Parts: sequence; structure tokens; C-alpha cells
Amino acid sequence: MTEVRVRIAPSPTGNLHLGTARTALYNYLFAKKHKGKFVLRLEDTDNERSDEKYTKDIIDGLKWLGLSWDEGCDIGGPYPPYRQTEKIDHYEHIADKLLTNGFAYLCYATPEELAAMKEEQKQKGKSIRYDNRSRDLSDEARSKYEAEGRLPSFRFRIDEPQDVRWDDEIKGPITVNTSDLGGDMVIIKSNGVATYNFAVVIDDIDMQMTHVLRGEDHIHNTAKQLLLFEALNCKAPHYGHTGLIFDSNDRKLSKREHGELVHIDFYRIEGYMPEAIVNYLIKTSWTPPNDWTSANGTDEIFSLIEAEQIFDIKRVSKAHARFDMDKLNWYNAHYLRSLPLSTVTERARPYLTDFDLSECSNAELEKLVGAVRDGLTKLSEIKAAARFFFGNLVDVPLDVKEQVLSSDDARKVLGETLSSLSKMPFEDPKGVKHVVDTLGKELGIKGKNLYWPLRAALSGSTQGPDLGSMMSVLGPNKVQARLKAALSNGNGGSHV
RNA sequence: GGCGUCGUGGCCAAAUUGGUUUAAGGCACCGGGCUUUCACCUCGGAAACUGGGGGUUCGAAUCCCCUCGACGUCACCA
Repeated sequence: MTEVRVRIAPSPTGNLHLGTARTALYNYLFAKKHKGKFVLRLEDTDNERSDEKYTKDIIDGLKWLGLSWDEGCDIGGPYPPYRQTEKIDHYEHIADKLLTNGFAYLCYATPEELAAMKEEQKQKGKSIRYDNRSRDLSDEARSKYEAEGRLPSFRFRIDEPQDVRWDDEIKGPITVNTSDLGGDMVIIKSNGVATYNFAVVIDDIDMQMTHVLRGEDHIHNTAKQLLLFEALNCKAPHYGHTGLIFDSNDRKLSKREHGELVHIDFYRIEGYMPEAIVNYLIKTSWTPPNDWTSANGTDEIFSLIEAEQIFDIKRVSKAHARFDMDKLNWYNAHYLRSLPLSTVTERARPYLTDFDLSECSNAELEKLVGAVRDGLTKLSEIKAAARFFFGNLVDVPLDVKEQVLSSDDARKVLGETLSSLSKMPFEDPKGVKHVVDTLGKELGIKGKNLYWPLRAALSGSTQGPDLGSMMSVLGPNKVQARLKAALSNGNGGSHV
């Protein structure tokens, strides 16, 4: 059996898109599952829109997700080049061959003429297509056009009608009639550059691809490409087409309509865990085998590694995927609190640049992150959640002061806690909490009346992580300072 | 418009590929427990006659026909 070879072939005309990432994931998983090779190829023949910065974003994004490839435009491999602009001549050379075999011909129609033709077809209510007008140009006509200085494009003959069929890895049998392909297709543009459909076929041949998994917006391209494989007398790869990703209104996810929401980088910046994105993206259109449960005891949560073992292209849904931010958030919250604390802490650092991190050791920072991570859905929220920790004192809003700190009971709680500080095992959250509880019992104060004054005095808010962890994180010095401050101006001072 | 693909609770989706499924599970939602609130965790609940209509069959979400809807595609973009 030949080795499985698949690829992701983005065009660097924009940042890494959610859909591209999902397709990359499926290809990657397919390769891993079959112990094959995964290739990253750049389809950059559109020199108008291509940009190096997009190439960087795409590569960085794929790596961030945890994907790696065996061959690619950045690392090379046995079938170079992996960038279409570096093999323009090669495409033209193959096109020449098609020309001499009669599979292709030169077309001298100008963009204006083609536009006029389409306009006319539109007027008549006919479907828009190329009318194959240059198929059998006489030598005289050709010389005349040449003399006019017209630059020809290469067109590939598409005989019609004729059914093109293939057994799609995801959708099952698909049939497309050549009459619906829009007429003879351009394979080399008049500027000498290969079109997408032509370059892809040559590349897939050169790189010996065995499977092509991509979005269903390529179904008609597949028909065209299959014809090209035939003309080139090469074995075509197997194809699989996934449904596209839509929003809740059945609109395709697009930069135009959804802005940054379609870019992987947006999620990285917002503080989503790559593990969550990967898990979510894979799960949107694919379900693990029925009898499988992950180490987590569920078939919802799984890692890339786990997916590599059990991925089966046949279980990719035929239907469209729907982007569901709630579910993504659920995944992210899950990973935020189940990933190793050290990992989350490292990833949290960039979000805490407002604070003076030299103030705390790495161990203290981990403790802090550990205390607040349960309440987060994404890391960008940690700035607000962790604010209470930094600085010796804390700002207590006036209304909180009045409502929570001004009563006699509140002052009693603060005062007693202050004098019990020496009894508190600060390294142990539960122990600290226990001391507070005991104290409450002695004072005959419990519930909110007991906890809220402490919360307010220590963090400026009545909400937040568990009181014990909070005090433990703050440590004796800050706790003492803040309790004192609250006690000294609990009746109205507005400064810290 | 032509051609193509898809259609199971509010959303995603399973159903050993026609047979104990009185249609899994997750998200969201609602309620109980745990908790100082929120959250986390945990337990439970409500929610679909499988787009609609016909067939075939002892039996259909699964097969056939019709119909509706959504989306894709009809470039010298990729």
C-alpha cells in the first residue's frame, strides 16, 4: 500500500482562517492516522493579493494550534518547491505539452470581449460561461491577433456533455456534468501564470498526493481537476469535501461579515487555549467512534494526540458545521482549569503586563492563577480577575465601603481577623478559611456578614475566588495592611 | 436560473448502515445539592414523532418518489 500523502494548501491572501485551520486539522489527523505525510504548500499565484505577512500568520497559527508538517514551504522536503510562484515555468512547460497534444489551445479573447460575452448571456437569461470561441482558430486569425499584440491565455478543452464522477471520501458518490463547468478553462493566464486549478493539479502530481481533503466549495473544481489528471495521464488522488462553517444565521463565516472572528489569531489574542480551539474545531464536524471514550470519560473532550489515534474521515459530517461561540467558550473554560497550572500561568503572563510581576515569585503567580482560573472563560479576563492581588493596598469602591464595611459587625470581623492573623496557616487555603470560620462562630456572625467584609477589605469586591485561597494568595503582609486600612477609614474615606 | 450538496430538540450531534432507541451524548436553558455571592463541581429536569407529503416493508431517521428550505458553484480569485 502506498504511503498516504495529504496537504493543506492555503493562499497567503489573508490571515489564517478558522475554516482553513479546520481543514488543516482534518488533513493532519488523516495523515497521522494512516502514518502518512502532511505537507504545507503555498498557493501564492495571486501576486496581487499575496503577502508575506499572511504567510507568517498562517504558519504561526498552524504551529500555535500544535500542528506540524513533514514537508513544507518553510522546511523544504523531497518534492520542492512548495511555493507555486517558484515553479511558474514548470506549469507553463506542462501547459505547452497539453498544447501540442491538442488538449489545450491558445485563446486571444480580451477581458473586455469576455465581459461583453457574459453580459450578453446575462441579458438573455442564459447561464454564464465561456463559449469556447477560440477552440478552432485558423492560423490566419491567430497571426492576426498576434500582430495586434494580443497576449494569449491557454485554455484546456472540456468536452461536453460528459459526466465526471468520483466517490467522495466524505459525501459519497458525486457526479458533475462537464456542461456545468463553464466552458473550456484557462490554465495559463495571459500574464503567463498558471491558474489555481492548473497549478494545484501539477502540484498534487509532483508531490504525489494520495488524498485531498478540503471544503465543499471546491466540488466543481474537483471535477475540473479530475479532467486535467486524465489529460496528463496521471492517477488522481482521492477527494473528500467537508461542509463549510456557518454562523447561527446560515451565513458562511467570512472576513467580510464576521471580521476578526474568523481569524485564528483573534482567539490567540483573546486568550483561548489552542487545545480548546483544536478540540472544538475537530468536534464541529466529526464525532469519535461510538464505543470510544477519552481519558476524560466523555467523547466531547479529547486531545490532538487522542484524535490522531481514532480519526476516521468517514465520520466527518456531510452537513455544514455551525460555529457556536458558547460551545467554544465551554471548551476553553474547561481547558483553562484542567491544563497544568504551570502552563496556564505561563500563558497568562502576557495578560498581566499592567502589573508589576517582579512583585511576586513564579510560585506565587501560579498560586494566584490557580485561585482565579475557575472563574475565567478566556485568559484576557485574567487582568480584571487578578487585579486584587497587586499592590500593597487595594481600592475599595465607595458603595462597597458603605454597604459592606461600615457596620459594627463588619468592623468586628475585620478587627478580630486582624488579631488572629498569627494563627493563620497562610500556605494552606483551607486552613485559613477554617480560622475565619471558627472566628465567625465565636463572634456569632456567619454567612455574608462574615465573609463579605473580609472580601471587600481584601479585594475591593464581594465576588471572586474562594476566600481561603484569596487570603492565602495575598499572604499575611498584604492581608494585614488591607485589614488595617479598611479599619482605619471604613466609614467613608475614599482613598486606599 | 442551471448544476451540486445538505436537512434529527434553540444549537452541534449519535443511532453497530432497515430491527428492543419508549430517537444517545454535549452546549444553552431550568431546578436541587455543595458553597459567603458568582463560578467550579455534582445530581436531576424540560425539550425532537428525525424539513413536509406520499410510498416500499412485519418493521424506516435509515430505501424510493415528489415537494420545501438552506447552502455551494457557475472568473485570465484562490
